Amino acid sequence: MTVRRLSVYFRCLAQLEEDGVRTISSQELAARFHLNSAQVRKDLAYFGEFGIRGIGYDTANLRAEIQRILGLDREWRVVLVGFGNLGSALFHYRGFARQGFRIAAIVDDDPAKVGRAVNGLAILALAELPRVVKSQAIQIGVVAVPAEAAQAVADRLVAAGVRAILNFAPSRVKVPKDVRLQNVDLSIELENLSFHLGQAPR
Amino acid sequence: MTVRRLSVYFRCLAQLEEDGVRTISSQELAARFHLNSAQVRKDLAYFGEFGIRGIGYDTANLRAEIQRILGLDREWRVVLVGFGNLGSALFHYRGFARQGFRIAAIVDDDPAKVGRAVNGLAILALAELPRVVKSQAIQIGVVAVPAEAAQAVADRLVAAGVRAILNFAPSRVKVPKDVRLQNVDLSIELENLSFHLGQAPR
DNA sequence: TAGATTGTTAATCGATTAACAATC
DNA sequence: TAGATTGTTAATCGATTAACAATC
Repeated sequence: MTVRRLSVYFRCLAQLEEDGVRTISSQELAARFHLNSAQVRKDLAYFGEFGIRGIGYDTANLRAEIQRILGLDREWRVVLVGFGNLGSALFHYRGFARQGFRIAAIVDDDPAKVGRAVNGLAILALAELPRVVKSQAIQIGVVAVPAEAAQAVADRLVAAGVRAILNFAPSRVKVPKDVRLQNVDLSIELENLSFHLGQAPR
Repeated sequence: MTVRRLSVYFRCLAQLEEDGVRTISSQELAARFHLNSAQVRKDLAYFGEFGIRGIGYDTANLRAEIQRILGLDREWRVVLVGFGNLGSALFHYRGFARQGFRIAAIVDDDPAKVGRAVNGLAILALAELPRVVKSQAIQIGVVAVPAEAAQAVADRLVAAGVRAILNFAPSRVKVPKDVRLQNVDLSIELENLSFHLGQAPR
C-alpha cells in the first residue's frame, strides 16, 4: 500500500519538477490526492529523512530518492513470453521502457512466429528460454499467454532462473516463494466495475 | 477490498461447482486463500444469509448469489475507444466476454482504421460516439488511447452519456463523480515489482 | 440429542490521523 | 526571534480475528 502511494508521489514530483517548483510541503503534496499530510510525512520518513523542517521537501531531491527506492533508477531486463495480441501490445507499450523495463528477448511457441523479428528483436522458440535468460542476464519474465498455458510457462521461467514473474494471463499461477509474483488481473478490475455499476441507482 | 475477495470466492466456487463439490464451509473456503474463516463469513453475511448452520454453504447457490452481487449475471455494453495494439488486444481478450462485457462498438480517430471491420464489427469515427452510445445503449467506455489523448476521450465519453469509464491509458483522468472510473494502471504494478525486486538480497 | 457450522458481538490489531517537540 | 514545517509519539479509527449463542 505504501508502495502504491510512493508511485503516486513520484509521478506528482516529476511533474512539479518539470513545472519548475523547487520545494513542496507535505501539506501541499497531500492536498493533491485527498490524503493526510501526516500520512505523506510518515510514508517518506519510513525510508529516511528527506525533508527540511520549516521548508518542506526539495522537489528534485525527493523525486530522485523515491525513484531510487522504487528501483526506477536502474534497468530491469525482461523476457516476454507470448507474442499474441496481448504480448504485442505490451511490447509496444511505451510505459515499459519508461520505467526501466527493457524487453531483451521474446519467446513464443508458435513456429509461425519464431524467427520473425520485431523492431530488430528476434522471436525465439520456447525451448531457448534457459539459454536466453542466462545469456541476456534476464531478471523478469512477463507471461502473456492464454490462461491454460500460464502455469507451464511460469514453471519454465522459474526453472530458467528469473527472479520475478509478471502474469497477465487471466489465471493464478504458483511460484516458489523466492520468486516474486505480480498478477495483473483484469478480471478483478472488471468485477469491481460491474459491482459498483450494479449498486448505482439506475 | 471486499469486492476483491468476492471475486476470488466467485472463481473458487465456480471451480468447486465444476468439480462436483455440493457444499463448502467458511473454514474450507478460507483455507484456500490463507484467509480467516470469520472474514469469509462476514464478507458473505454482509450481503445476506447464504449459509446453513451446521452444514456450510451450498456451492452452486453461493456461486449464483455472488455472481448476482458482482453484476456478472447481466450484460454490460461497452464501447472500445482506440484500436491500436492495446485496443486490439482488449478486443480479442476473451475475459471481457466471459464476464459479460460485450464490446458493442469500436471507435478510433485514425481515418485509415475507420471503416475497417473486425469480427464483423465496424470501426467508427470518434465523431460517431454520441450517436452510437445512444443507439447501442452503451454503459461503459474503455479508453485504450495514448496517455496524452486519454482526458479528451474521457470527456467525450462522459458527454456521450456513458455511466462508467475503464481507463487503460497510463495517465489519470478526471470525470464527474456520478461517472464511475476504474484505472488499470500498469505503471503502478511495474513500480511494485521493481520496488520488491530492489529490496530482495541479490 | 450431539456435532458442526453459521451469523454476529466483542476483542485485537494495524493503519490512519492529530498533536507537538524539534529545528530550519 | 517568529513562522513554518518536519519527524514522531499518542489517539483514533476501521478492519480483521476470536469467541460464542443460535440453529441446522
